[in-house]
Amino acid sequence: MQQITDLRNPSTVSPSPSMAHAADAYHQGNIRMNLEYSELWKSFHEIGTEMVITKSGRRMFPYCNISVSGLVPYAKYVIMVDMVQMDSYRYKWNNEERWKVAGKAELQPPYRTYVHPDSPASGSHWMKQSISFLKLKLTNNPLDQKGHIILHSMHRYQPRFHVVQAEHLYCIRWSVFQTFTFPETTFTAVTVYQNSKITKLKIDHNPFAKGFREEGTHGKSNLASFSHTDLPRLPYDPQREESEGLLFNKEVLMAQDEHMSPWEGEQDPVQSLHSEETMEYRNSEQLVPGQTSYQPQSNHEFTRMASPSTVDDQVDHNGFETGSTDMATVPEPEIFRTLPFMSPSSPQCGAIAYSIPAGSKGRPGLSSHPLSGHYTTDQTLGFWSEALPGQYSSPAYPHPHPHHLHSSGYNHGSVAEWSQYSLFSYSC
DNA sequence: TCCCCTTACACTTTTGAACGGA
DNA sequence: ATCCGTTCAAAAGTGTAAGGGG
Repeated sequence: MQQITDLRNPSTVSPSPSMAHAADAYHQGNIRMNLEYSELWKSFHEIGTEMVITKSGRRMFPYCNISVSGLVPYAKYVIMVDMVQMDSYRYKWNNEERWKVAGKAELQPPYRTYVHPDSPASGSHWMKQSISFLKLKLTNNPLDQKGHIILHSMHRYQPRFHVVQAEHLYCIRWSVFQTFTFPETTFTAVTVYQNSKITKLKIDHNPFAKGFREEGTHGKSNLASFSHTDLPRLPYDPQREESEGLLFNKEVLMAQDEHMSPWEGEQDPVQSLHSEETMEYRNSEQLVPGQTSYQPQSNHEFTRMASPSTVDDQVDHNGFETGSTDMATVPEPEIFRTLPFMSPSSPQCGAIAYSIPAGSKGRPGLSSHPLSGHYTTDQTLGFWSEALPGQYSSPAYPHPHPHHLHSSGYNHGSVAEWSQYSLFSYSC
Protein backbone atom coordinates (compact mmCIF):
# COMPACT_ATOMS: atom_id res chain seq x y z
CA MET A 1 0.00 0.00 0.00
CA GLN A 2 1.27 3.36 -0.85
CA GLN A 3 2.00 5.78 1.90
CA ILE A 4 -0.84 8.20 2.17
CA THR A 5 -0.15 11.86 2.36
CA ASP A 6 -2.95 14.22 3.00
CA LEU A 7 -2.61 17.24 0.84
CA ARG A 8 -4.57 19.55 2.99
CA ASN A 9 -5.81 19.87 6.51
CA PRO A 10 -8.87 17.62 6.55
CA SER A 11 -10.75 20.04 8.70
CA THR A 12 -10.77 22.45 5.82
CA VAL A 13 -12.02 19.84 3.44
CA SER A 14 -15.29 18.61 4.82
CA PRO A 15 -18.36 20.77 4.45
CA SER A 16 -19.78 19.24 7.59
CA PRO A 17 -17.74 20.73 10.41
CA SER A 18 -19.07 18.72 13.32
CA MET A 19 -18.69 15.41 11.64
CA ALA A 20 -15.43 16.36 10.09
CA HIS A 21 -13.87 17.25 13.41
CA ALA A 22 -15.05 14.05 14.94
CA ALA A 23 -13.66 12.14 12.05
CA ASP A 24 -10.35 13.87 12.31
CA ALA A 25 -9.60 11.72 15.28
CA TYR A 26 -9.22 8.88 12.82
CA HIS A 27 -6.50 8.56 10.29
CA GLN A 28 -7.83 8.63 6.78
CA GLY A 29 -5.16 6.18 5.83
CA ASN A 30 -6.62 3.48 8.05
CA ILE A 31 -9.18 2.60 5.46
CA ARG A 32 -8.61 -0.82 4.03
CA MET A 33 -10.36 -2.54 1.21
CA ASN A 34 -10.55 -6.18 0.31
CA LEU A 35 -11.72 -7.75 -2.91
CA GLU A 36 -14.23 -10.49 -2.27
CA TYR A 37 -14.12 -13.63 -4.38
CA SER A 38 -10.58 -12.86 -5.36
CA GLU A 39 -10.05 -16.52 -6.16
CA LEU A 40 -12.62 -16.30 -8.92
CA TRP A 41 -11.13 -13.08 -10.18
CA LYS A 42 -7.72 -14.67 -10.20
CA SER A 43 -8.92 -17.64 -12.18
CA PHE A 44 -10.10 -15.25 -14.86
CA HIS A 45 -7.09 -13.01 -14.59
CA GLU A 46 -4.69 -15.84 -15.20
CA ILE A 47 -6.34 -16.45 -18.55
CA GLY A 48 -6.92 -12.84 -19.39
CA THR A 49 -10.26 -11.51 -18.19
CA GLU A 50 -12.65 -10.26 -20.83
CA MET A 51 -15.80 -8.29 -20.17
CA VAL A 52 -18.49 -8.06 -22.80
CA ILE A 53 -19.76 -4.58 -23.48
CA THR A 54 -22.97 -3.97 -25.39
CA LYS A 55 -24.90 -1.02 -26.61
CA SER A 56 -27.60 -1.52 -23.98
CA GLY A 57 -25.12 -2.23 -21.20
CA ARG A 58 -23.77 -5.47 -19.83
CA ARG A 59 -23.06 -6.48 -16.29
CA MET A 60 -19.59 -7.53 -15.32
CA PHE A 61 -18.82 -11.11 -14.51
CA PRO A 62 -17.23 -11.57 -12.13
CA TYR A 63 -18.61 -8.39 -10.74
CA CYS A 64 -16.92 -6.22 -8.18
CA ASN A 65 -17.60 -7.08 -4.59
CA ILE A 66 -15.52 -5.46 -1.90
CA SER A 67 -15.34 -5.11 1.83
CA VAL A 68 -13.96 -2.11 3.62
CA SER A 69 -12.68 -1.46 7.10
CA GLY A 70 -11.25 1.43 9.00
CA LEU A 71 -14.12 3.79 8.33
CA VAL A 72 -15.45 6.05 11.04
CA PRO A 73 -18.63 4.18 12.01
CA TYR A 74 -20.84 7.24 12.31
CA ALA A 75 -19.40 9.26 9.45
CA LYS A 76 -21.01 9.16 6.05
CA TYR A 77 -19.19 7.88 3.02
CA VAL A 78 -19.75 7.66 -0.68
CA ILE A 79 -18.30 4.64 -2.41
CA MET A 80 -17.92 4.52 -6.13
CA VAL A 81 -16.08 2.80 -8.90
CA ASP A 82 -14.74 3.86 -12.24
CA MET A 83 -12.68 2.22 -14.94
CA VAL A 84 -9.17 3.27 -15.71
CA GLN A 85 -7.68 2.59 -19.10
CA MET A 86 -4.58 0.57 -18.43
CA ASP A 87 -2.49 1.84 -21.29
CA SER A 88 -2.68 3.70 -24.56
CA TYR A 89 -3.07 0.69 -26.80
CA ARG A 90 -5.77 -1.12 -28.63
CA TYR A 91 -5.45 -4.89 -28.66
CA LYS A 92 -6.50 -7.76 -30.82
CA TRP A 93 -6.72 -11.47 -30.26
CA ASN A 94 -4.44 -13.11 -32.74
CA ASN A 95 -4.26 -16.56 -34.28
CA GLU A 96 -1.85 -17.76 -31.64
CA GLU A 97 -4.58 -17.19 -29.11
CA ARG A 98 -2.83 -14.28 -27.52
CA TRP A 99 -3.52 -10.64 -27.11
CA LYS A 100 -1.27 -8.37 -29.06
CA VAL A 101 -1.12 -4.66 -29.54
CA ALA A 102 -3.12 -3.61 -32.57
CA GLY A 103 -2.45 0.08 -32.51
CA LYS A 104 -2.96 3.15 -30.48
CA ALA A 105 -5.91 3.49 -28.18
CA GLU A 106 -8.96 5.28 -29.42
CA LEU A 107 -9.94 8.61 -27.98
CA GLN A 108 -11.19 8.25 -24.47
CA PRO A 109 -14.98 7.99 -24.30
CA PRO A 110 -17.04 10.11 -21.90
CA TYR A 111 -15.69 9.36 -18.48
CA ARG A 112 -18.14 8.01 -15.97
CA THR A 113 -18.25 6.80 -12.42
CA TYR A 114 -20.69 4.38 -10.87
CA VAL A 115 -21.78 5.45 -7.42
CA HIS A 116 -22.92 2.65 -5.16
CA PRO A 117 -26.68 3.01 -4.67
CA ASP A 118 -26.34 3.03 -0.90
CA SER A 119 -24.23 6.16 -1.02
CA PRO A 120 -23.94 8.08 1.12
CA ALA A 121 -24.09 5.72 4.07
CA SER A 122 -22.44 5.48 7.44
CA GLY A 123 -19.14 3.78 7.91
CA SER A 124 -20.82 1.12 9.99
CA HIS A 125 -23.21 0.43 7.14
CA TRP A 126 -20.40 -0.08 4.67
CA MET A 127 -18.38 -2.21 7.06
CA LYS A 128 -21.13 -4.53 8.21
CA GLN A 129 -21.24 -6.44 4.95
CA SER A 130 -19.53 -6.70 1.63
CA ILE A 131 -20.34 -4.08 -0.97
CA SER A 132 -21.63 -5.36 -4.27
CA PHE A 133 -21.39 -3.60 -7.59
CA LEU A 134 -23.55 -6.21 -9.26
CA LYS A 135 -25.66 -3.70 -11.09
CA LEU A 136 -22.81 -1.80 -12.62
CA LYS A 137 -23.04 -2.06 -16.38
CA LEU A 138 -20.55 -1.50 -19.14
CA THR A 139 -21.39 -0.15 -22.55
CA ASN A 140 -19.63 0.76 -25.76
CA ASN A 141 -22.26 3.34 -26.59
CA PRO A 142 -20.75 6.81 -26.25
CA LEU A 143 -24.27 8.25 -26.31
CA ASP A 144 -25.45 6.06 -23.48
CA GLN A 145 -28.09 7.71 -21.35
CA LYS A 146 -28.56 5.07 -18.69
CA GLY A 147 -25.53 5.90 -16.66
CA HIS A 148 -23.49 2.92 -17.69
CA ILE A 149 -19.74 3.13 -17.78
CA ILE A 150 -18.58 3.72 -21.32
CA LEU A 151 -15.60 1.76 -22.56
CA HIS A 152 -13.89 1.02 -25.85
CA SER A 153 -13.86 -2.51 -27.10
CA MET A 154 -10.46 -4.18 -27.34
CA HIS A 155 -9.00 -1.87 -24.74
CA ARG A 156 -7.79 -2.79 -21.29
CA TYR A 157 -9.27 -1.41 -18.12
CA GLN A 158 -9.07 -1.75 -14.40
CA PRO A 159 -11.81 -0.96 -11.91
CA ARG A 160 -10.87 1.69 -9.40
CA PHE A 161 -12.72 2.02 -6.13
CA HIS A 162 -13.09 5.30 -4.33
CA VAL A 163 -14.06 5.89 -0.73
CA VAL A 164 -15.06 9.45 -0.04
CA GLN A 165 -16.09 10.78 3.31
CA ALA A 166 -19.01 13.03 2.50
CA GLU A 167 -22.32 13.79 4.14
CA HIS A 168 -24.02 14.11 0.78
CA LEU A 169 -23.20 13.34 -2.79
CA TYR A 170 -22.86 16.99 -3.53
CA CYS A 171 -20.19 17.33 -0.88
CA ILE A 172 -17.84 15.05 -2.75
CA ARG A 173 -16.20 17.98 -4.36
CA TRP A 174 -14.63 19.01 -1.09
CA SER A 175 -13.75 15.59 0.09
CA VAL A 176 -10.73 13.40 0.33
CA PHE A 177 -10.73 10.45 -2.00
CA GLN A 178 -9.16 7.18 -1.06
CA THR A 179 -8.63 5.08 -4.13
CA PHE A 180 -8.07 1.34 -4.33
CA THR A 181 -7.27 -0.97 -7.19
CA PHE A 182 -6.85 -4.72 -7.44
CA PRO A 183 -4.53 -6.09 -10.10
CA GLU A 184 -6.62 -9.19 -10.67
CA THR A 185 -9.64 -7.17 -11.73
CA THR A 186 -8.00 -5.92 -14.89
CA PHE A 187 -9.93 -6.86 -18.00
CA THR A 188 -10.19 -6.35 -21.72
CA ALA A 189 -13.46 -4.93 -22.98
CA VAL A 190 -14.85 -6.95 -25.89
CA THR A 191 -18.09 -7.12 -27.81
CA VAL A 192 -17.66 -10.84 -28.37
CA TYR A 193 -15.51 -13.14 -26.29
CA GLN A 194 -12.17 -13.77 -27.92
CA ASN A 195 -10.63 -16.39 -25.68
CA SER A 196 -12.64 -19.60 -25.55
CA LYS A 197 -11.18 -20.34 -22.11
CA ILE A 198 -12.79 -17.19 -20.80
CA THR A 199 -16.09 -18.19 -22.37
CA LYS A 200 -15.92 -21.52 -20.63
CA LEU A 201 -15.10 -19.97 -17.28
CA LYS A 202 -17.99 -17.58 -17.64
CA ILE A 203 -20.39 -20.37 -18.55
CA ASP A 204 -19.16 -22.49 -15.68
CA HIS A 205 -19.62 -19.82 -13.06
CA ASN A 206 -22.30 -17.45 -14.21
CA PRO A 207 -25.74 -18.81 -13.32
CA PHE A 208 -27.35 -16.96 -16.20
CA ALA A 209 -25.19 -18.93 -18.59
CA LYS A 210 -26.26 -22.26 -17.19
CA GLY A 211 -28.03 -23.08 -20.42
CA PHE A 212 -24.69 -23.31 -22.19
CA ARG A 213 -23.08 -25.73 -19.79
CA GLU A 214 -22.20 -29.08 -21.22
CA GLU A 215 -23.67 -32.08 -19.49
CA GLY A 216 -21.42 -33.16 -16.68
CA THR A 217 -19.12 -30.21 -16.74
CA HIS A 218 -21.07 -28.32 -14.18
CA GLY A 219 -19.33 -28.46 -10.87
CA LYS A 220 -16.13 -29.66 -12.37
CA SER A 221 -14.33 -26.60 -11.24
CA ASN A 222 -13.33 -26.18 -7.66
CA LEU A 223 -14.82 -22.72 -7.83
CA ALA A 224 -18.46 -22.55 -7.01
CA SER A 225 -20.93 -20.99 -9.38
CA PHE A 226 -21.02 -17.33 -8.64
CA SER A 227 -24.41 -15.86 -8.08
CA HIS A 228 -25.13 -12.67 -6.28
CA THR A 229 -27.57 -14.63 -4.16
CA ASP A 230 -24.62 -16.68 -3.03
CA LEU A 231 -22.72 -13.70 -1.83
CA PRO A 232 -22.28 -13.87 1.89
CA ARG A 233 -23.03 -10.83 3.94
CA LEU A 234 -20.32 -11.35 6.45
CA PRO A 235 -19.22 -8.91 9.06
CA TYR A 236 -15.79 -7.57 8.50
CA ASP A 237 -13.10 -9.97 9.53
CA PRO A 238 -9.66 -8.37 9.57
CA GLN A 239 -7.91 -11.67 10.06
CA ARG A 240 -9.63 -13.11 7.05
CA GLU A 241 -8.83 -10.05 5.06
CA GLU A 242 -5.22 -10.16 5.95
CA SER A 243 -4.76 -13.83 5.28
CA GLU A 244 -6.52 -13.65 1.95
CA GLY A 245 -4.53 -10.67 0.94
CA LEU A 246 -1.24 -12.36 1.61
CA LEU A 247 -2.44 -15.51 0.00
CA PHE A 248 -3.36 -13.64 -3.09
CA ASN A 249 0.08 -12.23 -3.62
CA LYS A 250 1.72 -15.55 -3.21
CA GLU A 251 -0.62 -17.20 -5.61
CA VAL A 252 -0.45 -14.50 -8.20
CA LEU A 253 3.30 -14.69 -8.22
CA MET A 254 3.15 -18.45 -8.53
CA ALA A 255 0.56 -18.15 -11.25
CA GLN A 256 2.92 -15.97 -13.17
CA ASP A 257 5.38 -18.78 -13.28
CA GLU A 258 3.01 -21.61 -13.91
CA HIS A 259 0.64 -20.17 -16.46
CA MET A 260 1.27 -19.02 -19.94
CA SER A 261 0.35 -15.41 -20.10
CA PRO A 262 -2.27 -14.56 -22.68
CA TRP A 263 -0.35 -11.39 -23.35
CA GLU A 264 2.14 -11.30 -26.14
CA GLY A 265 5.58 -10.26 -25.04
CA GLU A 266 7.46 -10.77 -21.86
CA GLN A 267 5.03 -9.47 -19.32
CA ASP A 268 1.41 -8.95 -18.64
CA PRO A 269 0.97 -5.18 -18.62
CA VAL A 270 -0.94 -5.43 -15.40
CA GLN A 271 1.78 -7.27 -13.65
CA SER A 272 4.20 -4.80 -15.01
CA LEU A 273 2.17 -2.01 -13.58
CA HIS A 274 1.98 -3.62 -10.20
CA SER A 275 5.29 -5.31 -10.20
CA GLU A 276 6.44 -3.46 -7.14
CA GLU A 277 3.26 -3.97 -5.21
CA THR A 278 3.37 -6.42 -2.39
CA MET A 279 0.03 -5.70 -0.76
CA GLU A 280 -3.35 -6.95 -1.80
CA TYR A 281 -4.50 -3.58 -2.93
CA ARG A 282 -3.25 -0.24 -4.00
CA ASN A 283 -4.38 2.83 -2.27
CA SER A 284 -3.87 6.43 -3.03
CA GLU A 285 -5.46 9.49 -1.61
CA GLN A 286 -6.37 12.57 -3.51
CA LEU A 287 -8.13 15.79 -2.94
CA VAL A 288 -10.47 16.58 -5.74
CA PRO A 289 -10.83 18.63 -7.62
CA GLY A 290 -7.84 20.82 -7.58
CA GLN A 291 -9.27 24.17 -8.22
CA THR A 292 -6.17 25.34 -9.95
CA SER A 293 -6.48 22.47 -12.33
CA TYR A 294 -9.84 23.51 -13.56
CA GLN A 295 -9.98 24.90 -17.02
CA PRO A 296 -13.14 26.80 -17.81
CA GLN A 297 -15.14 25.49 -20.68
CA SER A 298 -17.48 27.27 -22.95
CA ASN A 299 -21.12 26.35 -22.68
CA HIS A 300 -20.86 24.19 -25.71
CA GLU A 301 -17.84 22.39 -24.43
CA PHE A 302 -19.51 22.04 -21.11
CA THR A 303 -22.29 19.97 -22.58
CA ARG A 304 -20.09 17.37 -24.03
CA MET A 305 -18.73 15.68 -20.93
CA ALA A 306 -15.55 15.98 -22.84
CA SER A 307 -12.46 14.18 -21.91
CA PRO A 308 -9.19 15.85 -22.76
CA SER A 309 -8.86 13.71 -25.80
CA THR A 310 -12.17 14.81 -27.21
CA VAL A 311 -11.81 18.51 -26.88
CA ASP A 312 -11.45 18.95 -30.59
CA ASP A 313 -14.46 16.88 -31.37
CA GLN A 314 -17.33 19.01 -32.58
CA VAL A 315 -20.00 16.47 -31.81
CA ASP A 316 -22.12 16.54 -28.70
CA HIS A 317 -21.48 13.08 -27.36
CA ASN A 318 -24.78 13.00 -25.63
CA GLY A 319 -26.76 13.90 -28.66
CA PHE A 320 -28.34 16.84 -26.95
CA GLU A 321 -29.87 19.74 -28.64
CA THR A 322 -28.16 22.93 -27.83
CA GLY A 323 -29.78 26.01 -26.48
CA SER A 324 -31.74 27.09 -23.52
CA THR A 325 -34.60 25.04 -22.16
CA ASP A 326 -36.92 25.45 -19.25
CA MET A 327 -36.12 22.61 -16.91
CA ALA A 328 -39.69 22.29 -15.76
CA THR A 329 -40.77 21.29 -19.25
CA VAL A 330 -38.39 18.41 -19.51
CA PRO A 331 -40.28 15.14 -19.48
CA GLU A 332 -38.92 12.34 -17.36
CA PRO A 333 -35.30 13.22 -17.55
CA GLU A 334 -32.46 11.36 -16.04
CA ILE A 335 -29.85 13.58 -14.61
CA PHE A 336 -26.36 13.16 -15.82
CA ARG A 337 -23.76 14.71 -13.71
CA THR A 338 -20.16 15.24 -14.18
CA LEU A 339 -18.33 14.67 -11.01
CA PRO A 340 -15.36 16.71 -10.03
CA PHE A 341 -12.80 14.05 -10.09
CA MET A 342 -9.59 12.74 -11.43
CA SER A 343 -9.24 10.96 -14.69
CA PRO A 344 -6.42 8.64 -15.61
CA SER A 345 -4.92 11.13 -17.95
CA SER A 346 -5.62 14.20 -15.92
CA PRO A 347 -5.25 13.57 -12.22
CA GLN A 348 -7.47 16.40 -11.22
CA CYS A 349 -10.25 18.01 -13.10
CA GLY A 350 -12.90 20.29 -11.90
CA ALA A 351 -15.93 20.65 -14.04
CA ILE A 352 -19.36 19.76 -12.84
CA ALA A 353 -21.94 19.20 -15.52
CA TYR A 354 -25.61 18.48 -15.56
CA SER A 355 -27.37 17.38 -18.65
CA ILE A 356 -30.48 15.63 -19.78
CA PRO A 357 -30.48 12.70 -22.15
CA ALA A 358 -31.41 12.90 -25.75
CA GLY A 359 -35.05 12.15 -26.32
CA SER A 360 -36.03 14.51 -23.60
CA LYS A 361 -37.60 17.69 -24.69
CA GLY A 362 -34.45 19.52 -23.97
CA ARG A 363 -32.03 20.21 -21.25
CA PRO A 364 -31.39 22.91 -18.77
CA GLY A 365 -30.60 26.16 -20.38
CA LEU A 366 -26.93 26.25 -20.36
CA SER A 367 -26.78 29.96 -20.50
CA SER A 368 -28.74 30.18 -17.30
CA HIS A 369 -27.44 27.04 -15.76
CA PRO A 370 -25.84 27.80 -12.45
CA LEU A 371 -22.95 25.56 -13.16
CA SER A 372 -22.21 26.46 -16.69
CA GLY A 373 -19.24 28.56 -17.33
CA HIS A 374 -18.45 29.40 -13.75
CA TYR A 375 -16.79 26.73 -11.77
CA THR A 376 -15.73 27.51 -8.29
CA THR A 377 -15.85 25.59 -5.08
CA ASP A 378 -19.21 27.17 -4.50
CA GLN A 379 -20.72 25.18 -7.29
CA THR A 380 -22.82 22.36 -6.05
CA LEU A 381 -24.06 18.98 -6.96
CA GLY A 382 -27.55 17.89 -6.20
CA PHE A 383 -29.50 21.08 -6.36
CA TRP A 384 -32.38 19.46 -8.17
CA SER A 385 -32.03 16.05 -6.78
CA GLU A 386 -35.31 15.59 -5.00
CA ALA A 387 -37.60 13.99 -7.50
CA LEU A 388 -35.48 11.47 -9.25
CA PRO A 389 -36.13 9.37 -11.06
CA GLY A 390 -38.75 10.75 -13.30
CA GLN A 391 -38.97 14.43 -12.82
CA TYR A 392 -37.40 17.53 -11.53
CA SER A 393 -39.27 18.75 -8.54
CA SER A 394 -37.79 22.14 -8.50
CA PRO A 395 -35.24 23.94 -10.52
CA ALA A 396 -34.38 25.78 -7.32
CA TYR A 397 -31.43 27.44 -8.80
CA PRO A 398 -29.21 29.22 -8.68
CA HIS A 399 -28.09 27.31 -5.67
CA PRO A 400 -24.60 28.48 -5.06
CA HIS A 401 -23.75 26.35 -2.10
CA PRO A 402 -24.95 23.08 -0.62
CA HIS A 403 -25.39 24.71 2.75
CA HIS A 404 -28.23 26.62 1.21
CA LEU A 405 -29.98 23.37 0.71
CA HIS A 406 -29.78 22.67 4.39
CA SER A 407 -30.84 26.07 5.52
CA SER A 408 -33.81 26.08 3.23
CA GLY A 409 -34.88 22.67 4.37
CA TYR A 410 -34.51 21.28 0.93
CA ASN A 411 -35.40 17.64 0.94
CA HIS A 412 -33.17 15.41 -1.07
CA GLY A 413 -35.32 12.36 -0.72
CA SER A 414 -33.87 8.93 -1.01
CA VAL A 415 -30.33 9.43 -1.99
CA ALA A 416 -29.84 5.74 -2.47
CA GLU A 417 -32.54 5.52 -5.07
CA TRP A 418 -31.51 8.79 -6.51
CA SER A 419 -27.93 7.80 -7.06
CA GLN A 420 -29.07 4.67 -8.76
CA TYR A 421 -30.48 6.76 -11.51
CA SER A 422 -27.74 9.26 -11.62
CA LEU A 423 -24.74 9.31 -13.75
CA PHE A 424 -21.46 10.66 -12.65
CA SER A 425 -18.94 11.34 -15.27
CA TYR A 426 -15.79 13.25 -15.59
CA SER A 427 -15.34 16.38 -17.49
CA CYS A 428 -11.81 17.48 -17.83
C1' DT B 1 -10.83 -11.16 -46.86
C1' DC B 2 -10.53 -9.91 -42.24
C1' DC B 3 -11.97 -7.88 -38.13
C1' DC B 4 -15.24 -6.21 -35.25
C1' DC B 5 -19.94 -4.99 -34.12
C1' DT B 6 -25.01 -5.56 -33.95
C1' DT B 7 -28.97 -8.17 -33.56
C1' DA B 8 -32.10 -11.97 -32.75
C1' DC B 9 -32.54 -15.97 -30.29
C1' DA B 10 -33.04 -19.71 -26.77
C1' DC B 11 -32.28 -20.48 -22.25
C1' DT B 12 -31.73 -19.20 -17.40
C1' DT B 13 -32.29 -16.52 -13.10
C1' DT B 14 -34.42 -12.79 -10.76
C1' DT B 15 -38.15 -9.98 -9.42
C1' DG B 16 -42.40 -8.68 -7.78
C1' DA B 17 -47.32 -8.94 -7.80
C1' DA B 18 -51.14 -11.80 -6.48
C1' DC B 19 -53.02 -15.00 -3.58
C1' DG B 20 -54.21 -17.81 0.45
C1' DG B 21 -53.65 -19.23 5.14
C1' DA B 22 -52.45 -18.34 9.95
C1' DA C 1 -55.47 -5.84 9.32
C1' DT C 2 -51.04 -7.86 9.25
C1' DC C 3 -47.58 -11.13 8.33
C1' DC C 4 -45.61 -14.91 5.94
C1' DG C 5 -44.96 -18.31 2.41
C1' DT C 6 -46.04 -19.95 -2.24
C1' DT C 7 -46.94 -19.50 -7.08
C1' DC C 8 -46.35 -17.68 -11.49
C1' DA C 9 -45.65 -14.50 -15.20
C1' DA C 10 -42.77 -10.83 -16.71
C1' DA C 11 -38.38 -8.82 -16.78
C1' DA C 12 -33.68 -9.13 -17.00
C1' DG C 13 -29.24 -11.39 -17.83
C1' DT C 14 -26.53 -15.00 -20.42
C1' DG C 15 -23.59 -16.75 -24.58
C1' DT C 16 -24.31 -18.10 -29.53
C1' DA C 17 -24.57 -17.52 -34.29
C1' DA C 18 -25.63 -15.13 -38.38
C1' DG C 19 -25.12 -11.21 -40.91
C1' DG C 20 -23.40 -6.56 -41.96
C1' DG C 21 -20.15 -2.73 -42.37
C1' DG C 22 -15.67 -0.70 -42.78
